[in-house]
Amino acid sequence: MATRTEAQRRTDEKAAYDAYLAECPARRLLDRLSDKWVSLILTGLADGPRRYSDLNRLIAGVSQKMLTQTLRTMERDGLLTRTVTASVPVRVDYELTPLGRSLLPLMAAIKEWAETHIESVTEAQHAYDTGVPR
Amino acid sequence: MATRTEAQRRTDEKAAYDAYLAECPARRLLDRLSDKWVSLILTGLADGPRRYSDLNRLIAGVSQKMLTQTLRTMERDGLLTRTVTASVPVRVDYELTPLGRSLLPLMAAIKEWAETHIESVTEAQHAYDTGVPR
DNA sequence: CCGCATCCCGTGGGATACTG
DNA sequence: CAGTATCCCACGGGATGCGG
Repeated sequence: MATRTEAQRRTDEKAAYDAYLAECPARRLLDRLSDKWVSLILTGLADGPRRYSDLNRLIAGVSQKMLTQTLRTMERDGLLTRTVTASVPVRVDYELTPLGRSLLPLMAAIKEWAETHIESVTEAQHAYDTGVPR
Repeated sequence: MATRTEAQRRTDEKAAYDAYLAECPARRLLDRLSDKWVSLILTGLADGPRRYSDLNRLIAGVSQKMLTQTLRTMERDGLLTRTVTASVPVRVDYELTPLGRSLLPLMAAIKEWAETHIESVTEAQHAYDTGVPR
């Protein structure tokens, strides 16, 4: 497996994993990436490590349960690392792994798309709600 | 220094709509885009219009309720159009709008990332579950 | 064939209280 | 500070049946 080129390896993987299939591991991964908080956590860690409470403050509206839960899932998926500093009080830092960092620009692009196209979307909604005449 | 640069304009837009704020319309849009089925529907419509039943077959595991519901939300958001052909039996086609089409490459990139990096993720999970020694 | 309406259950996820 | 542990409700979402 070490002798194949990177391009060949990626082609093989694409053929083997199809997110359209319900049972495919890639579909389950896509579902996890589609989580409400993943994009915000990922982009929040763009500029380097952040403490738990720091993330909690940054991402308004997230409960500590969901923040912890999502961070754990992302850690398990290898997207970020969790570092505990045994001081008083305890300090926990989260930092993107190279894997997580490779996903960052994609998620950041989605987040930015939402921020820059929200006005078009709002207009479309209004047209739809007021019974758009054909 | 009279006219704003592109970078400045984007900064302004970012300031106006911030997905980190819970109440911001951009956050709500991002939440909708993070829906489990949006990326699959969007990429499924990449090559042109598709019929409802066609999408239903393509996207394995989606219930007709969720498919219809998600399609309606995306239609309302202006991401796609719904065209009913009054024949027997009825024919309904969905097609991306220019707005939806502008989002397509971003979502396709996420889907592809999932398909090409699933093996790394699976390895990370295994390492995590077996109590990774450091 | 398309998809709306209804029913209903599982669970996602919030609020609160407690620990190291 | 950074969680874990409970409780509990709302709603996501599946199954079924009907209507255009």
